[in-house]
Amino acid sequence: MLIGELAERAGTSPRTLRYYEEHGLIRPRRDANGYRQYDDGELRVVHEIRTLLADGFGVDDIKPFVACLRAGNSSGHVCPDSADMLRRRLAEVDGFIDQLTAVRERLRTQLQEIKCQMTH
Amino acid sequence: MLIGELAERAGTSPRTLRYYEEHGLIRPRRDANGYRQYDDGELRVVHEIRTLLADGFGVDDIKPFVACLRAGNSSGHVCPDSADMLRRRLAEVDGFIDQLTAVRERLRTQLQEIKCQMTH
DNA sequence: CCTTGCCTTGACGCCGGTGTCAGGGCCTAC
DNA sequence: GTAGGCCCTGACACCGGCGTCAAGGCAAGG
Repeated sequence: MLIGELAERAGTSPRTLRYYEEHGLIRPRRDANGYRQYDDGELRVVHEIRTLLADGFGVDDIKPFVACLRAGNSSGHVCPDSADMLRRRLAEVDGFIDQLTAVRERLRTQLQEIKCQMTH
Repeated sequence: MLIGELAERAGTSPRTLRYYEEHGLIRPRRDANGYRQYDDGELRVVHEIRTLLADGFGVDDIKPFVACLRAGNSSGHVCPDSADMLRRRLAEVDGFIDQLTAVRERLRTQLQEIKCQMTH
């Protein structure tokens, strides 16, 4: 499978797949003409990568998950390294939610103040 | 008051104040030698700007608040334009919280799956 | 006069995942 | 032969609130 086909099947672009490769997440073989050649299993890997990115991980955080998948595990998050990353990211997300919640409270308070001023 | 003094009193840097000016949020007078000259009221304005930035507004969203303050209002968010911005940002923040909450649920679920696998 | 310390403008760097353009090769169909 | 569609590498653009460096002016004190 060439890069264009994998990109389309994964719902992304060749540029993106080359970027993942550049960061050590994929290692396709090369045809005699230099074209990247992917086998079907890589589709699964790309999906895993995209899911993790959507969950806010950085490309460099994702390596353990890919390694875990390649090691033959049914999912990429069952290995210790992956679990560590999951816990770290969970803590980070909790922090962000707390911050945003505080912001939300401030905004609601300010809007409430406006309403009060209008009635007086 | 020169830029260095205002910066220190506001807990920020001259570079930052010049950046705000560049985006139309502050308009200091100029001394004969070209130095920016601020009067005491600007400290209040800068504090307002920094609070709004901390709440996630962009510099270009902040103009209405500053205009509202300069118009003589006791706070920058009582004017209609400011209130609109507050409502927009509140909706945006709600959206972000929803997204992050969804991410958190996925992470927790995955961590839970790992625990289950370990006991079996 | 010279140093020190403030001020001035202008411009590049950061971060990260991707779009996009440039310049060029391979392969197939006509 | 040539047109079109895929592939290659390399590199700049984006966004946004600054940090930071460069190169230079002004003022005051020794």
